[in-house]
Formats: sequence, structure tokens, C-alpha cells
Amino acid sequence: MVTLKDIAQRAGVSSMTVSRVMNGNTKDVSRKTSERIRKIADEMGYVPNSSARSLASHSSRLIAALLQEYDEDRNPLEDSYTSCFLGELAHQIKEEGYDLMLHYVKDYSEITYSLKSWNVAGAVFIGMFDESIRKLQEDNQIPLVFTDSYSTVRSITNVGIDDYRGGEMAAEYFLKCGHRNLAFFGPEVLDNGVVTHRIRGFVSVLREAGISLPSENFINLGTENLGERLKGICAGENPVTGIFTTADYCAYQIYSEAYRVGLRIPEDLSVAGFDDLSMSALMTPPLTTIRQDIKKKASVTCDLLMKNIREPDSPAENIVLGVELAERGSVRKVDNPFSIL
Amino acid sequence: MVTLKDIAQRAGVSSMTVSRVMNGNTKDVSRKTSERIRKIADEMGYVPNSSARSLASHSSRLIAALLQEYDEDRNPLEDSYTSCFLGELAHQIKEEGYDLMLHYVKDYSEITYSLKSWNVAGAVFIGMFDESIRKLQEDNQIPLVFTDSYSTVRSITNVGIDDYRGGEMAAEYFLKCGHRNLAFFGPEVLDNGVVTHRIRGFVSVLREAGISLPSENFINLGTENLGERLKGICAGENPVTGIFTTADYCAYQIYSEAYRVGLRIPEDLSVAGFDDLSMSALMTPPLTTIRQDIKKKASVTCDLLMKNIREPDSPAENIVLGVELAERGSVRKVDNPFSIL
DNA sequence: GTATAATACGTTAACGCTAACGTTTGCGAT
DNA sequence: ATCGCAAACGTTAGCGTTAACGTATTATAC
Repeated sequence: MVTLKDIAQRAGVSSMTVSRVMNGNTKDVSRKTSERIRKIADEMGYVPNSSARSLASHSSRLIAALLQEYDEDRNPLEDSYTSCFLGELAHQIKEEGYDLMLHYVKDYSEITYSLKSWNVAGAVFIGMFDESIRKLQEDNQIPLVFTDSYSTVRSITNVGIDDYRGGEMAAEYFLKCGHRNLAFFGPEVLDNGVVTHRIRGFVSVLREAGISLPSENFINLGTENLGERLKGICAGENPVTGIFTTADYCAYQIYSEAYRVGLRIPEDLSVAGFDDLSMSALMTPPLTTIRQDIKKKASVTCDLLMKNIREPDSPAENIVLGVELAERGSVRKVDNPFSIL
Repeated sequence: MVTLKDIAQRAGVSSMTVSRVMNGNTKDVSRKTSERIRKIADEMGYVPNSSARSLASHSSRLIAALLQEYDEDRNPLEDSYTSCFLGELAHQIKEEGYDLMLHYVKDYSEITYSLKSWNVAGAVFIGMFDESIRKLQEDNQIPLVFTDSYSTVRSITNVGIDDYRGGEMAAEYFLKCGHRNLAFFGPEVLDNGVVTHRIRGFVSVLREAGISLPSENFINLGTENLGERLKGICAGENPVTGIFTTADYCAYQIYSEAYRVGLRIPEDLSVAGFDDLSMSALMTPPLTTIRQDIKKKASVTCDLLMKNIREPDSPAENIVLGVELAERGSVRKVDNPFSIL
């Protein structure tokens, strides 16, 4: 292992001078020396020891990405949204010259452990950590950026999207296409997170239009025999014609189950999703969905984190990115002469 | 920040004793002292400083996952296979009490930098790094595990699957279903990696059965107007009835383009994929594909890495995991009275 | 009762680096 | 000639931890 000392010896200077060169300090070292040392370092294949740096300077060029680990055997990265975001984030972080650690965390103690043991420069929370946020705020100096958090705790830096507006847009589009009898498909427990806001936006528009969403039209993720259930609501004298799903991956399940029981999309049942994962455009039919710009989200997240690192006292921000409708082929235009819209 | 010294002072012992306790050394410290110190450490909220540990011990409990960064704006984790594998790996690594770094790398210098600067305990290569492997072998003592590498360099620890056999199985299944005129869809450049072996297996079975695959039936990923191309080969007097894709995500593209040009799957065109990503079972129709066990692959990878870390002189192994056919609905049974199979 | 060994600690130095301060040199201003 | 000052270095000490060795105490053997 080549150390500063080794280079210093070869160059006939002190290791401090080498250190300065390696850290790009142009003020305390002459241009000539700097170039000479840099050349020697290259020749010798010097790689700075990040651990020693971190120890001596009480700071590191390390960012932790924290993922919620729900179950023993559920893979957070199997969710395309999460992995896509992580991938973009990793790219941005690298661009900034930082390294990235990946941490699965279950409870609070694991979070602090992750952050403190490597004295990371900052951390990004991907997913929900609501119970932990309050505690984190208290005893932590580390710059933190949350994503998609609707925590009531103030002074939290967060990057999210306009989930409520997204829900509204979905509803508006269904109405515009002439649908009047709709259903909803998503997780059972509403934890005041993204899903809740998507629903609220959706329902609010329907209510505005005088349309109610009966509770039997709320279908839970994990419903047994989803296909039969779908057939059920699509039959009868007042059949559901469209279903709004909380996320694209939920929509994929609808596609699958609809196919299984012989329900055609969009002829028998229209579907709209949320997120616009890359897969959605490839579905048959292509999924109409509410698009969020994951790349942008990651880049904003990174920017905010870097700002927090460089200016530790900068105020907390709550960024809300816009969403847009990706109109494709999964929502049918219903022939509805009585439409008032 | 609570240090060993702080705890030592409170407990009235030397920091070395605390260090021993924290490292689970039961031999050099009495049970009574050990428990007392452990309690104090808990109370004070001690978190060991990994950087200091790494510096002092010349080893860390850190694993690097290296991902190939192809383009500026291509996200490696948008590929479901990669992200799924990474997710499983992260879980396994955590179970072993190690931390995980995520590194995008482009060229060799970046690799060594990643590995050396944090003096990681080991690294996993996800994706292809063939040019780098030779150099890595030379100047590196760090335990390395490659995945899906067909490098000719001996003495490399690698975890892969039986891609060739997978290709064979796909071909056998197509033949069994009565298909005689097949096509192939995958990347243009064959780099002696997984794709190459999948094709070779596929073609070998066809050749065995006296069926040739004309070069115009090799369709490149990224073909412009793929849909029209598909229509083309499915028409004429000797139409293609089935297409083997190099990976599931390629099959998804076929689905999409086939739908776009009005080609029904599997009635007009049968499709088989490779990998069995979670999405595949949800496609309409569910994709018939060659399944590999990603979870198993990750766990074997982790096991091998740990073994290499604990026994640095253990011989290199090349693990080849089996594959199996996931028979679903995307390959039609052709009515073919002249079939000899 | 002495030798031997095991147990349970403590001491010292070092890991590679940097913060903080010190020193030398050169040079323009007075 | 002297002062001031900036530029370009060097010195020292310490970050939190552990490896390697040292020491006191107690137990065991004969």
C-alpha cells in the first residue's frame, strides 16, 4: 500500500505537502511542486485511504442510502420504482465525488448505527421511516434527506411529488373518458403516505363530480382471487368500468388477473396506474398512468443533500415535484352522451 | 461521540479491555467485566468507529458491489435482473454482519480505487468486466467473486448459471410444441457472455433436429421499427412461429411491438424469454421462460465471498447453477402432424 | 513450597491521514 | 536597512481503534 509518506520520501517533501496536493489545495503549495508530486503519486499508484481520512478529518465522502426492510424475504429492490431511484441516485452521488453505501434498516437503532459507524457525510431515506424521523431529528447532526415523506415533523428536508394532484389527474381523465363507475386498487392500510394522498386526490375529484366510491370498490392489494373479484365488480347492472391503482406494479397485477379471468383491457375494464415505470409503456395495452420523473427526483435529492452538507445550517426544504398524465391505451373512451364534462 | 476511552473511564478499565468486549473476545476478559462493560456501552449509546477499526486492523467489514456503468444515462439498476440480484445480495451481506457499498465503475482505475480506498474485505462483480479481470488478478489480494463471467482467466471465483443448457431447453420446448421456424432476438454484439451461450445452446438443439436458423431470423435489440420487422418474418410462405429472446426484458419488447402491429401472442407469434423476472408471470399472456434462481445465486455468491474472506487461500470455484423451464402461456402448441418429436 | 501455566487485565505503538500551528524564504514598501 | 507579509513549506499531535507484547494475580501440578 502506497501512503502519503512514501510519496513524500520520494519527492523529498513532508507528507503534509503531499496531503495538500492530494486534496487540491493550490494555496499552500507551489504549482511546480504540486505537479511533481501528482506525477509521482500517479506513478506509484497512490490511492488515498478513506478510513484514515475519515478518522482524521471527522468527515467522509460517504453517503448512506437507507432502504426500509419490511420482511425477511421481501426484496426492496424488486420494486422497480425503488431500484430505479437508487440507480439514478447512485449515479448522481458518484458525479459529486462521493461514495454510496446501501443499508437495509428495520428499526431505529439500525439507522443510527449505519449513520454513525462510518460517520457518513449524509443520508437519503428511500421509503417510509415515519416513526424514526422524530428521534433522528433530535440526536443527529448528519444531513438527511427524506423522499416521499409526509411526516408531520417540521424542519425535515424532503423530496416528494404531488401525489394528491396525481390522484386528481387520474380521476379527471377517467371522467373525461366518460367513466362514471370506478374502483380503486391498492394497499389496505393507509398510513398517510403517498398512497393516501393519491387516493384523496382521486376521490376528491369524483366527489366534486357527484360520484361516490362505495367501499366495496376499494380493492385491497393481496385480495385472494383478485380475478374473480374483478369479474364481480365488472358485472351486474351498474358495472365498474375503470380502476385506479396506487402504483404501476399494482396495475400489472390487474392486467394479469384480468387476463386470467378473461376480462379485456380496456374493453371490459380500464386501468390507470401511477409512477410510469419503464415497463408500463411496454404493457399490452400500454398503461395509462401518472408519470413522475424519477431521474429528476434523484438529482434534486442529491442536490439538496450536497447543499446540506456544504451549508449545514441551510434551512429545511420540502420539494414537491410535478406529475403529468401519460396517456396511453389502458383507459377506454366510453361513449357517454350524457356526460356533462 | 462515545469512544472506547469514554466507556473505559466509566468502567474503570483500560480501553483495550473494552475493545475486547466489543469484539466478543471471551477469552481475555472475565464474564463479569464483560457484562458490566456491555451494559455501560449500551447506556452510553456506543457505536464503534468503523474507520478507526479499518485503519488499525487493516481490514473492514465492508463489501463492494461493482456495477458496470455503460453509458452516462443508462441506469444499470433499471434492469430488473440486476436490481433483484443486488437486493438479495444486500440482504445476505447484512446477515453476515457486513456493510455494502455500491460502486458504478467504468474502467479499471475506478475499480482499484473503489476496492483500495476503503480497503474493503471483498467485492462482487455484477455484470461484465472481462478486460479488467486479468489485471485484477495480478495486483489484488482482495477476495473477489464474479457473476456470470465466462472469462478464460483461470482461478477466478465465479457464480453463474447454465446458460447453454437454458438455450437448449428453450429450443427443445419450441420443438416439442411443434415449432419449426424460429427466430432469435437479442443484442447485436456477442461478447462470449451469457447471451452467446444461450444462443449456442439454442442453435445446437435446432441443428441437431435438422433445423437451421437463417441469419435474417436473428433480430437485433434496437432494431428500428421492430414491429414491422416482426410482421415481416411472421408473414410469407414460411412464416416464423416462435421467437427466443435473450432475456425477459427483451421479450417484453416483443410483446409491446407485437401488440402495436396487431400480432397476437401466442396465436400469431410464440415467445420465450430467459431469467423469469417477477414481471414475467404477470404479462399477458404469462411469459414462458427459462428460470434462474436469483435468490440462490445471491446467496451462493455471498457464501463464496465469505469463504474467501475467512480462508484467503481457498481455491477458486466456478459454480454453475441449474435452470428450469417455466412453462406458461406465450408459446403456442402448434398442430403439426408431421412432427417427428 | 516452588514451578508452571492459565486468566485477566494493562501498555505501547502504530495504522494513514489531517488540523492547527510553526518556520523559512523572498519581496515589495517605507 | 528594516519591516511586514504572503507564499511555501514543515512539525506536532491526535483521530479511535487494535496488534503485540507485558504484567499481575490466581490456580494447578508435583
